[in-house]
Amino acid sequence: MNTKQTDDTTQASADFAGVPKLDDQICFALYSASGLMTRLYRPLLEPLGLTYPQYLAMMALWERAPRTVGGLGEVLGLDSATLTPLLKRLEAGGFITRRRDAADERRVLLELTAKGQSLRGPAKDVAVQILCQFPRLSAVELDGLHRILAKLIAGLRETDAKAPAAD
Amino acid sequence: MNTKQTDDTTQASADFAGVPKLDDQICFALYSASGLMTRLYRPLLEPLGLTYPQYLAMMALWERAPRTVGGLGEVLGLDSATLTPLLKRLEAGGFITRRRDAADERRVLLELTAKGQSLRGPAKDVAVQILCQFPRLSAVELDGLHRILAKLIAGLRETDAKAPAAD
DNA sequence: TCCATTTAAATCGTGCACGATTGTTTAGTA
DNA sequence: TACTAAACAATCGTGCACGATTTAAATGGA
Repeated sequence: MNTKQTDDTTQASADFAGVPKLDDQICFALYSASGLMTRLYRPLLEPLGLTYPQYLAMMALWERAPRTVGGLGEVLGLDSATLTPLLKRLEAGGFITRRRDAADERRVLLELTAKGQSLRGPAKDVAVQILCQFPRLSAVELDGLHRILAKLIAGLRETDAKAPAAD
Repeated sequence: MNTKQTDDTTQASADFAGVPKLDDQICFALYSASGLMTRLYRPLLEPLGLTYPQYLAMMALWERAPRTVGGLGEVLGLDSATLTPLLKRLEAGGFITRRRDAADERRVLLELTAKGQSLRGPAKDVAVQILCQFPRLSAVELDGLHRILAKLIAGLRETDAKAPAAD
């Protein structure tokens, strides 16, 4: 309760009052960067008929198929409540098929259609376009960013896995 | 069509075929990290009656008020279509007030209520809690992450500003 | 064999995000 | 002054995200 003994006398930086804002900045930076990235992809993915999350799902399937809804969710960090409607839209768009696994009727198997397969090429071009439009960060910076993000995500996943299943 | 002259000889890593996936990984990493951060905040913000985007809006108002909807949107990188309903919820929750600017009836001024002000303390504790649960990244890594993200965001904002207003 | 438990996906309700449009108000200009 | 253009917020429709719940199938004992 007495965590705020930095009673407003912290006028050192003039615009934040004793609050450890640095971490918030990082969280907000992640939030902002994520949103801006999605915005960067939007116009490139629109001609393909995909949103960014749909593009992620397709990438996962291009890497490996068939997959179950749960398996895909684990890779993307999303649950069935998010994925089921998204996958139905991909199915409606003719990119994938969804069918119950005969061996285990609880599972739903996701498969690429020919149309879904054919999007691999254009998707490569999208990646190239993104690279072109990418802000001028050096290879070292990009690498460092990627490395630290991986570490951060690993840590966050760990924390996340502990919280829900308290018991 | 012939943009893929990296003709599949990239079997170095065995599981990606000529696609420049590195950048995608970074985009996906940003997407994942952002989502995981939000999840980390959720249980801490819930007792306060705030979501993470609402918390961001409140932070902006704690730093400076009154603000217009547009002004807040510029800071957060969101438009009125997102903010208006969010702000109405904050108003319904008794955290802020919204009123037309008498000097310019187009603007809507956002002000903190006493209740909104009183949340500053608990919000500090949230920031502390986040820091505690934060994955074990060294201060150097956190700093590097923050610095590169800032650079990335600046670049993305620049690109973003150019795209919509073509012509 | 039967039944409780677990697992998998779907569903529901709420909230965020954004492109496009609409309705006002203000500013600019002939 | 009148009339167009710009600025600002709100609204609408679509899609993502998630907690909580529901339904159905598989599993593991007693």
